[in-house]
Amino acid sequence: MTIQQFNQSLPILLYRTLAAVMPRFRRIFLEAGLTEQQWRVLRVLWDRNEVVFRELADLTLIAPPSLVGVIDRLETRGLVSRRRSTSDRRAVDISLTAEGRSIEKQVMPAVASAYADLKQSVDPIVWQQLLAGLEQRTDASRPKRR
Amino acid sequence: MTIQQFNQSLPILLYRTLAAVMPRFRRIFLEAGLTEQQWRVLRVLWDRNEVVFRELADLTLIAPPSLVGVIDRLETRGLVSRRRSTSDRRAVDISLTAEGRSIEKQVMPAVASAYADLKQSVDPIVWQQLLAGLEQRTDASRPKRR
DNA sequence: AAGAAATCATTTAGATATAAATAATATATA
DNA sequence: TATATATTATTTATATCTAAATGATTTCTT
Repeated sequence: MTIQQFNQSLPILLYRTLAAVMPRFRRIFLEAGLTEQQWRVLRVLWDRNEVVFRELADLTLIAPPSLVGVIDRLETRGLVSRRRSTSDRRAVDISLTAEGRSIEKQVMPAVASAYADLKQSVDPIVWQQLLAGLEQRTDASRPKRR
Repeated sequence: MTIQQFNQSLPILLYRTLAAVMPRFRRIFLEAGLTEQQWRVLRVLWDRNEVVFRELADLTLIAPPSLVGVIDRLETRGLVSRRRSTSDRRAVDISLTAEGRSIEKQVMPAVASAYADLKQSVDPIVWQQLLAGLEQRTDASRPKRR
């Protein structure tokens, strides 16, 4: 195996693509005082309003130990709130506060615009193949949850 | 924008693919007492033997501030060594020690086998399109270095 | 129903990521 | 040549990641 093969391995290509794509988004988040992970959490809550901790971890792809801290900081800033689930006393419901909701308008336009630019910079056919390939790859080997 | 769109956005798909693919590799690294980043550094050095710090950061996709720590730990374990460059006294050459080289035989077979399995689990055409799409995406928006 | 096994959020410990700054050195410019 | 600018590795501060463990609950088994 040579360096070329290493550079063209799937993991390295994935990391490289993220490194090429994410900085622009992170700058937008930063201007809103958000981290990338905080944004992912809010992004889900803007659509769902209230989500169980465990599901939030799955949807945001943030592992539970990390998500604890992310939620801590969002809660401290008054953007989300925790509440023990009534049906399952182990579970914790995470919900959006009014202030948390208000941020959407301040961030989403810039993010949507950046995403449109990104999409436009790639040949539509390649884009479709890329997304489809990633989805298939994901479905094939994602660890199932019981 | 709905949750579906979020789940099908390029960044989320990239993260999800990594989350699906990497755990198996990390288990292999862990058994060899290596982290993923330490492996990436060694992976490059096995092929190059000696690399300037800056280039190592580029090749491994590890940002300099993180790479400092990664090298620190590899150096402490006697797997690599630092040396000030003679031509540019700001630069630092990183090179492999005999012990660092000896690890290759203990790790590469398992990694190669895992990678072969991964490749085999995907339709070859999709695989090719995926890699090609990622490469194009990468080249298009990677920040250039002077 | 009682005990075993699983799940949930959390904590811990260590390593890494990100953004910003620094000192030392090198290069470019006037 | 003196000065401004750029680059290099590093440090700092804060946030996150990974792996392993925990106590509290719930579910499964018998």
